[in-house]
Order: sequence, then structure tokens, then C-alpha cells
Amino acid sequence: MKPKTRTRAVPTGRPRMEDVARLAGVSLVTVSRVLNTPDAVAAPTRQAVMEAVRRIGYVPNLTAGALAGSRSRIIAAVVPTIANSIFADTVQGLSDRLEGEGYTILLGQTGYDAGRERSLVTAMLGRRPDALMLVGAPLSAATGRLLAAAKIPIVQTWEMVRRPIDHVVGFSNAAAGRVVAEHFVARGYRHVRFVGGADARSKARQAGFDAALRAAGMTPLPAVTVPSPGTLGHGRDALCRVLDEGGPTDALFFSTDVLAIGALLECQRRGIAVPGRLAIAGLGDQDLAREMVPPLTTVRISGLEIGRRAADLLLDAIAGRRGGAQRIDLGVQLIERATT
Amino acid sequence: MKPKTRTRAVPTGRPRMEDVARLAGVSLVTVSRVLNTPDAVAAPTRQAVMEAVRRIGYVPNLTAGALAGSRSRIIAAVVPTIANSIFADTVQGLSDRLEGEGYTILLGQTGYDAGRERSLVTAMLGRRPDALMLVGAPLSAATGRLLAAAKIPIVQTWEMVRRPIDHVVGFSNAAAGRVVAEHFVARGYRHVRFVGGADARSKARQAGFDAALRAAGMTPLPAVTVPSPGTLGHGRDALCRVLDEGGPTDALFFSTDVLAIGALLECQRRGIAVPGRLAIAGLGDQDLAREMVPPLTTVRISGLEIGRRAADLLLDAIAGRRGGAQRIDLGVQLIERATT
DNA sequence: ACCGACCATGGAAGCGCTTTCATAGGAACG
DNA sequence: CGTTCCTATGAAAGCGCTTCCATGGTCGGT
Repeated sequence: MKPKTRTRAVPTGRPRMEDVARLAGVSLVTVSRVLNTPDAVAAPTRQAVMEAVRRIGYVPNLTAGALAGSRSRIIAAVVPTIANSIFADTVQGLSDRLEGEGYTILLGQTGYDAGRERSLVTAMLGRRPDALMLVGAPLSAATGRLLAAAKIPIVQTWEMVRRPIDHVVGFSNAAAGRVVAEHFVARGYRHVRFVGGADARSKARQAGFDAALRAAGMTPLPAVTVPSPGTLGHGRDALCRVLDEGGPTDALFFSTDVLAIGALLECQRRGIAVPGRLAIAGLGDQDLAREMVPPLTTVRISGLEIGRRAADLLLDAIAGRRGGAQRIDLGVQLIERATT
Repeated sequence: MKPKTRTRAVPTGRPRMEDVARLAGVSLVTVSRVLNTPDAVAAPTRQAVMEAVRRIGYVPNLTAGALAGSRSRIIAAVVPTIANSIFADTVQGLSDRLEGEGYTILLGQTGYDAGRERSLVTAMLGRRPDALMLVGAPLSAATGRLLAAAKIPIVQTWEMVRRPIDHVVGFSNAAAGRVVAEHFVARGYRHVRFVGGADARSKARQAGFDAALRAAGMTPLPAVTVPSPGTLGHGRDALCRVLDEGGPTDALFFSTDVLAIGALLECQRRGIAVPGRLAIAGLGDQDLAREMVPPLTTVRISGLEIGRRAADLLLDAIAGRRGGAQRIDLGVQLIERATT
């Protein structure tokens, strides 16, 4: 009878740590040590191992490492969307800081959809990331529970979430709305209006905007709602809607620079004087806001900085540095330029 | 003597498949089957398992799954940069297609740096992704070797790489340069110039541009080189340089829309008539190109489509469908608008 | 020279899954 | 009714690492 050749779990065929060990004439454990804690190994041994690694082109299987050890060296990033968006900056900031520390980024986009967010988070958590960054509050309670149960450092960004899961790096969206409203009031605009999406951050900006207006004795005109994520086209459409209604509107606060610029461009096309006939303000202070002709009044927010600070926080939390949950408010700053 | 309580590999404390199995009164194997091949399990058993999963909030450890199985269900994406860039669209397209299929995206940015690319690719390959997408050709031969040795489906994008590692989804950057050059010639511009970065794609656009110009009996003016990734500011600076030199330049082809728009905006600021005094063309056909006043002449490239097609190709390759390496040329199309 | 301390290295036991292979019951068949 | 086949489930063996513990060799102190 022939021997049972039961090859259960399928070997990958790629060189393994054991292959390196054999070539270097040491044990597998020593190879692991050279790769992870080089100082714990004598110099000649270390060199022999490194040479063997080079010779056979060994690339450590981090999946196996993550399973055996406790750290996966993976950080998950969950954003609404990444194309043409401010969140791309945040991902960039996060990734810039983290890659140098040996972490890899797992990226996911929710598209502002609660269901997609939930399945996305489930999938990501299944990879056992060492930490997770997300934009704002979870879109559903289910996702929130999933996140809380994960027991890993989490940082929520882009808003000062009221009941955060863990850390927060953001700014007050209501305050952003407020500074724009106060600016409009000071400039003497009387018929002002908000344009934004239906997402939580947009709503918060609107709330702060409206509240400040009322505090100044004014009544904000009804807001114009556009789809999220906002595009130049949505900004243009919003402007058209406002113009078509033919009301007395004299100033518009757009929830994002992209929307504001879409509208500003439409004004140029139609020959509408900005700010003479209509004032426009945005939020984000993207490059384009500064470069536009005329340059756009906006609220400065550094998506890059949010990403960087989030990364730092996460790194500290993973290392066990710092005490409880941090709550970093980057603040808002109105940049007065030529469109108001 | 007390019993040896050697807890080697540290358990995570999170519920495991075995916990679900115990609660559902079945074996671990059955739980695995319910999760992966539900049809192979009898309905009542399946329901009992699902109920147990729900009860204890079990989230499968995909790391362990990847190690035991052969598939990691991870796709790696390597791009030069993601902030304010056309590559964000490609990542979005890739991710949109892949998330639905149960894949997770590992994102990495090279920043146009060969060293960073190499360490990034090493780290990603260490996660044993099922496939990998990268923009263009590897920045170094070392990275190329790493990639080839990985033995996974790879798709290179954004250019028709001459000696591809595997699949390609792109367009001819030289052809893009050519159509713009021919357009300039047809329009009667005689003192034309290229502005772009030092990366391979930019160089290819320049080469195609210059070649077509020479074919038409013209001599291209020396190109203006800007840093990669290009920004509005770089476009503006390039324009200033051209203007300061005071040559006879009457048309400029920018390697990307962002550069072109930066220059266009500077023209507006200086009151330079476009295309009267100077014609401007870009590449990418981003939203903004169409919305600009005047709208920008550009070469249409859909970053989103590149990402989607790349995803489809990778999915097919993973599943073993299709034969050899595909080579998809999405072609280029000049969009004549008002700046030329 | 002898002892304990210390340093470098190795052995063994998992991490939490998937994948054969085996097996217990039925259904199907004559 | 016995045999065959199929279906549903389980047992065991890893996937390629890291971690704990043990051990042999060196070295300084006396």
C-alpha cells in the first residue's frame, strides 16, 4: 500500500523562513530574531542570515507573523470617498506618517452609505488592524457597536463627535458655520443661505451657520441640499436653483470648496459679479480656493494635518503611551479673500 | 510541583470559530463551511450557526483564513500619490469594483521615490495580496524583480508599458502628446512648448509631442520641467517662467490638467488673453477642466475607467479566466474647448 | 581552576483558520 | 432487505510565523 501523502494546507511555494535558516546554517528562530530584533543576535550570525535572505529573495510572510504575534502592523482607514475629495489629503497624511513606521494602510470607502460602511468595517476588522481611522461618526449604530467591540485604538476625524468611540482629531463644524455667518453679518449681507449635503458634517455646519445668524437677529433663507459627495456640478446646479427662484439672496455659504467653486465658475459664466451681486464662501481652503480668480473666502481646514495628527495619536495608543482618549480640536479659521 | 502554564502564542481574547461552534453545538469545521460555502451545509444547521455568530458578535479572523487557505482576498494598489490627483480616481474605480467581490484594498504611495516604492512593495508583498495594481513601470529594477517574483496577477496602469510584468490597462502617453501637437499645428500655433514633470509618463507625453511637432516641420521650444506631483502652483510658476523669458511662445501643453489650470488662472490674474495671446492645453479632462472659464482644451483620460478595467482584469486573472497577459489600450481623445 | 551570571541560540507550542480524508446515516435501487 | 451511493458532519494536519523556556558556552570574579 502506498504512503498517505495528505497535503492538507497548501504550501505556497515561496521561500520560507526555514529555507533561509537552512542556507544560513541557523535555526528558524534566529532568522526571526534577525528580522525583528537584530540587536538580540550576534553580528556574524546576523550577517550570515541577511546574506541568505538576499540570496533567496526572501520576503517575510507578514500574514503568518500577524497571526503568531499580536500586532498586524495594519491600520485601517475608512473614508466616505477619496476621489476629488478633501479626505484624500487625510489619507495621505495618515499614510505618510505611518508608512515610515512600518505600517500598511487598508483603505475603504463608504460612499456615504450605511450598509456599505457596515460590511466594509466588518471586512476590515477581520484583518485585525492595530488601529482604525474613520471620518466622523459611524453611519449606523451597528457599525458603532462593531467598532467598539474591536478593542483597538480608533480615531474619528473631521468633526468633534459628541460621543466618540475613542480618540478624536477634528474641528467644530458648527463653529465653522458660525464664523462664516458672523463674517456675512459683519459685511452687511442680509439674505444669506447655506448649500450643502445631507451628511452629518454638512448638517452641523448649517446648524452653526443658522444659529449665528439668528443670534444676530437674522432669519436664514432655506438651505439648498445637494448630493454627497459634492461636485463642481452640484455647486453649479445649486447656484442655478437659487438664481431661478429669484429671491433676494446676496450671500451663499457652501459646505465645501468644491461646491463653492462650482458656483463661482457659473457666476463667471453668467457674468454675475462676485461679491458685488452675490457673495460666496466655501470650506476647506484647498489649493484651488486660493488660486481662483477672484480668490475664494473660505474656512481653513487642513486635511493633511488631520491625517498626520490622527496617525500620531494612533501610534501613541498602540505603543501604550498617553492616558485616555484624546480629543484634539484643530480649530477653524476664516480666510477672508475676495469673494465676500 | 505546579503545572506548567506555558501560554506561548498569545490568544487575542476575541471570540473564535470554536466558540461559535460550541454555542451552535456543531464542530468548528461546520462553522467554517457555513461562512464560506453555505450551500454545503444543511439549512437548520446553517441557521443555528448563523444565530450563534450573531449572538457572540463573531468576526472571522481573515488573517488566519488567509494563512490557512491560499487566498488573502487582499489587492494591493501602488500609486505615486493620492492627494489632489487623478490617481485617486483610479483607486476609487478599483475599490468600487473590488469591495463588492469581498476584496480589501491595501493602499501605498510612492511619492515618485524609488526607495520608498521598493520598501512599500516589499511590505505589501509580505501581506501576500492576491493581486497588485501599480501605476506605470516600477521606479527601479529591484522593485520590478520583486514584483515578478511574487507570482501574482499584476496590472500596470496609465501607460502602455513597453515590457510589462503582466497585464496593462492604459493609453499611449506619446499619442496623447501627439494629438495635442497636431492640434496646435492645425490651429496655427508656431511657438509651442511642453510643461511637465520628470516622471516617465510626463516624458512620454513630451516625446510624442515633440516628435509630432518635428514631423510637421516645427522645432519645439525647450520644455519646462516642474516637480512631480504637479500642483496649481507649479503650473503658475511654469507660466511665470515662460513669460519672464520673454520668448515668442504662443501655445503651451501641460502634462496634467492641474498644471494647465494653475497656468490658466495666472493668465486670468495677469489679464493675458487665452487663447488670444497664449493657448493652453492640459491632460486628464477632470471635472474642473470642463467647468473652467474658459473651458480647458485637454486630452480625455478616465482614471475611474482605468481603475475599473484593472479590477476586472485582476478578478479574471485570480479566477483563472482568460489566457495570457492582457494589454488594454483605452486610447486618447482630444477634447477641443476654448483655451486653444 | 571553579562558580554563577549572562549571552546567544535552539526547541516546542501554538495563533485561528482551511483543507483533505473519513465516516455515519439515509435515500435509492434492485 | 442488502448493497450502493450520496449527503452532512467531524477529525486531524498543517499555513509560516512569534513567543516562551531551556540550554550550552563564555567570561569575570575570587
